[in-house]
Amino acid sequence: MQRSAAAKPTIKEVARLAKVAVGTVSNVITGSVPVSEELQQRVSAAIRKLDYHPNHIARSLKTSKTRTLGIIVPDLTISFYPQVIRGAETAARQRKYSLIAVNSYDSAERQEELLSLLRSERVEGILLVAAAAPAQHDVISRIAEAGIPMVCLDRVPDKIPVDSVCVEDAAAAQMGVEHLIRMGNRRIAIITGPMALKNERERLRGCKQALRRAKLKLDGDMIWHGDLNRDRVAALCCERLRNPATRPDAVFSTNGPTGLGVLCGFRDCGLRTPEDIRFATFDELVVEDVFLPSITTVVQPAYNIGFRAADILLARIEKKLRGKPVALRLPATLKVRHSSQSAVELVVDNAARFEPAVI
Amino acid sequence: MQRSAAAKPTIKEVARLAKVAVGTVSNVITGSVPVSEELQQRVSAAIRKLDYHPNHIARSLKTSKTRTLGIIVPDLTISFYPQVIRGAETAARQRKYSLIAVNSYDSAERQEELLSLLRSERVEGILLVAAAAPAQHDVISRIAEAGIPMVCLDRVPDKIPVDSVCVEDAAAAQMGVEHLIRMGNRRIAIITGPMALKNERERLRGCKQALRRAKLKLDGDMIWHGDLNRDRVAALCCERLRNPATRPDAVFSTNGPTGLGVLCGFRDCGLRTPEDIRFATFDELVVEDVFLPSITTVVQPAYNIGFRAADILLARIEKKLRGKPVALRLPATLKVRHSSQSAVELVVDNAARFEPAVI
DNA sequence: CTGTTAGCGCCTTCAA
DNA sequence: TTGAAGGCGCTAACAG
Repeated sequence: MQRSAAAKPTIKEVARLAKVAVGTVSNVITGSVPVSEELQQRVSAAIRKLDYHPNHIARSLKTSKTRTLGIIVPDLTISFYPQVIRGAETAARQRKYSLIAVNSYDSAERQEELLSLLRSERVEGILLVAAAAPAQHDVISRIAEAGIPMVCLDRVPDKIPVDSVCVEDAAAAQMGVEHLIRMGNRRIAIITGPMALKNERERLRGCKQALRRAKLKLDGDMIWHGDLNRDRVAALCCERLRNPATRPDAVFSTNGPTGLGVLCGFRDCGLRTPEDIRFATFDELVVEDVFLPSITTVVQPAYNIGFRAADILLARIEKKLRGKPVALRLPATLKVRHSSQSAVELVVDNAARFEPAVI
Repeated sequence: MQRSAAAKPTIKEVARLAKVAVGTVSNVITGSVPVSEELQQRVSAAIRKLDYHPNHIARSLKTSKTRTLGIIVPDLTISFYPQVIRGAETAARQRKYSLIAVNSYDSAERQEELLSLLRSERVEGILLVAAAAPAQHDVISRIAEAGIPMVCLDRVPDKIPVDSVCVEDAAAAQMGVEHLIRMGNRRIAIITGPMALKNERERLRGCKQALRRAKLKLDGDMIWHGDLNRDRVAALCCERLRNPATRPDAVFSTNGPTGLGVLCGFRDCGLRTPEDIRFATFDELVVEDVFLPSITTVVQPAYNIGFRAADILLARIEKKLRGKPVALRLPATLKVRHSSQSAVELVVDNAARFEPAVI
């Protein structure tokens, strides 16, 4: 065991120990060329004895294949993304690819570095959740020009011909707002994330559609443009909610981080939901230090978004899919919980407190 | 632009375009050997024009350095781990290393595959959160024998001489239980995760210590051995909590996933916390479909665990740290919220509902 | 079926 | 300061 210590054994040493040629060892490992039972045994034994691990670096250099996919997400600590990654990883593993995940922290600069890194690592395809920052058209299209397959997910850039997978933003948001309307709310405020993101614009469109259909008037004062920062969103809400006379019946948030900010805002100005104000949001929330009644949410199929995106990417890589960009849109689900219900129900119905109806 | 399309440009093409030797291009890129201003310009221009990205594969093969670290965690969707990863990634980036993260899903088999994969990828060091499965001594010690630096975090294996970073398990758990005692609870049930994990055993030890100090009797019936599966834990709780005569005043859970199971258990048997039963848990929770009062938790310094672990790993890699394994233990923090308070306070004090005291 | 050999793209001597 | 050449470990093609 001592000899195998520091210096990693190479295929040559395995060959020497097994008393075969390096080619044979390679054949055993890759399985691409049949090898006699006898030699296979000898080779396997040598591999085990030396604790040999084939050098993927060298293999990749030779084959110019890395069997690796890259995924760039804004922030791993936003609970939506780990699920996406899990989906993508599963799809990749099924085809014996591995996945390397990195965070852009929504910085365009960092995103560019990461893209460059992934290209240097020679990943065979890239899954990208674009950073919420402007000016990425050329960065993205350069990837395509370099012949590296890419699929954009969740946040799909505008006007760039690229494969994409995301939720049906408009329909999902519409569903959320329609639910609030159905619960009897009339003055509904919409709070969005950065309008630079196309999906935020789509979601807002869906919200407006719901209001229009219900013949509620589209009051400009009831559309609040927030961002993804909890504290800023909380402050914004506080300010808008201060005056009881103009206060909305309900608030709908078009994404999770913003939604969390809204809840903080409610807390900060002493409003309870659903008693004082109803609430629903896009995305499940991670809540670690906010007191919460259960929150009605529009749930994205996060795992599937990741899985399907990786699936498309792999199909491109393996040339099983050719031609025009595909734009896959997956439906969302509405989980009705307490924040959107009337207060009376909540107080009376203790069972429902724990087992809210789900549509 | 067309020529740079499919086939990735190599250093040779850059050299040709810049009319210099390949060595010069390499010198410009690595910066290890000074190059005249004039040639630097020409080279940079060529790199930009060709959209050239140095091939890390080839570089690694040549230098036998990958500047890459690997981290194996049980499950990225457990909110504790993304924070750990973030910490580790930050430390790595500071030294210009990159980090590749993979999930073992607590399977010993998968963990072994991943370890093998990382070795094949020639990562220069490994951060390991050991899978909650037995028989890994040899797997782990083989890494050390191969001369690959490794740091175990969070779940530190028993009796293996390896660098490790985790929270002060016993002290942290003790703090949690002492808090419950201070809040006036006398019959306190402890529910643990798999006892195969050393940190679970340590936490249990801390809990017992707290009970002993308070001269509360250590009732075997009040120590429940659960696991990390929400449904099984919920079922276990339901069973133990059914009989009001033997029901504890409070429950302390030694980890997050188990804690979430306990909350489901409360829900399933119609118990409210803190009104009917007090509760506190190790770890912040991700709660997506459970109604929740805010939960008192023992918070681990997740980011720092990752950061410090990577720091130690890098020091080993760069030989700045030698000798015996270091065992770093970081203190936890107690976040007092509602689940551990008396019901009276909760109802009366509406402000505290939103801004609980924090010790 | 087995053994031999030529590079994959890059970095690092070393000589000029 | 610059250029030329060798080889990192592996696989794929080919010859035996």
